[in-house]
Amino acid sequence: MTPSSRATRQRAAILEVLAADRSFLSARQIHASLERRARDVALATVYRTLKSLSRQGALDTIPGESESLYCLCRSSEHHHHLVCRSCGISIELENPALESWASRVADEHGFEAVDHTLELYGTCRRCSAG
Amino acid sequence: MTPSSRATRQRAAILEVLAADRSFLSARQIHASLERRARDVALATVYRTLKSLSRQGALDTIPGESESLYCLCRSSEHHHHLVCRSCGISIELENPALESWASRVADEHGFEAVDHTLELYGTCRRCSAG
DNA sequence: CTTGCTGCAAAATCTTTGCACCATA
DNA sequence: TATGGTGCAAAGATTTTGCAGCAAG
Repeated sequence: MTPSSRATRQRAAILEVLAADRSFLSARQIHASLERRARDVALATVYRTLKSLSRQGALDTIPGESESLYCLCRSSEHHHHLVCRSCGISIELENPALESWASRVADEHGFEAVDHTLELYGTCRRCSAG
Repeated sequence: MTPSSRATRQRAAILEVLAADRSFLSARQIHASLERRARDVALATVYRTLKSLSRQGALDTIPGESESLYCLCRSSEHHHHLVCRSCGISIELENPALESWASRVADEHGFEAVDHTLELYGTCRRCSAG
């Protein structure tokens, strides 16, 4: 079963990694980071915990090249990201104009229960330099 | 190797399906549609051809629940979609204000080579009704 | 003819799951 | 102590690839 709330060593370790490096990371990257910190957590547990945290709205998920990427966001409000393709670092963005545009367009076309995804992908200053 | 341009029966059949049903479809759905039309095309060929068409900019790709979804777009210009979660039908959208916002935000944060993804997902009138 | 595409089956990912055991509350 | 989480290994699902044969230019 997918974890839901219990405070375990594994969940704490995963949140520790996500909090330390507020970037979009894959399950494998998180798992590797846990190993480096000498935190033994099975990959399956990483997946289960990420799914649980994601369902609780505690973290944001975006699709990467092939894997999904997860990031612990500062804001719990609806927002978007400017993500570095190279290191995964992310900057949280808001765009109220987009929100109203989206609902207007949805209405115009008779769509219901519309939400949206918006992410910007590029290369951050640090990665451009190095 | 991934196909690039040669005019084969298989490529024509895949484009036929995509042109007939301008929705976001998965590789499996396309493969199933080909079977219904009595067009024998291997699933691997569907994948190879979709990848090739996608690279040529001939079709748009978005990530679905687990599979990727492909749609033959009318417009070859940069645009976004309002997609029905249920049937995959898509409406092409433009939003110039978003484009300028995106490049301004990218500049502000020193990001380079920034592009973006924006899709709206909801339920179309027809699917809401039935 | 030559090169590239296709089919098939096997492999490679990424992610999920069954089950026995362990840890939290 | 009861419930829920974890680890492990196996299964699933999607996508890719090697290779021999076929077809398009």
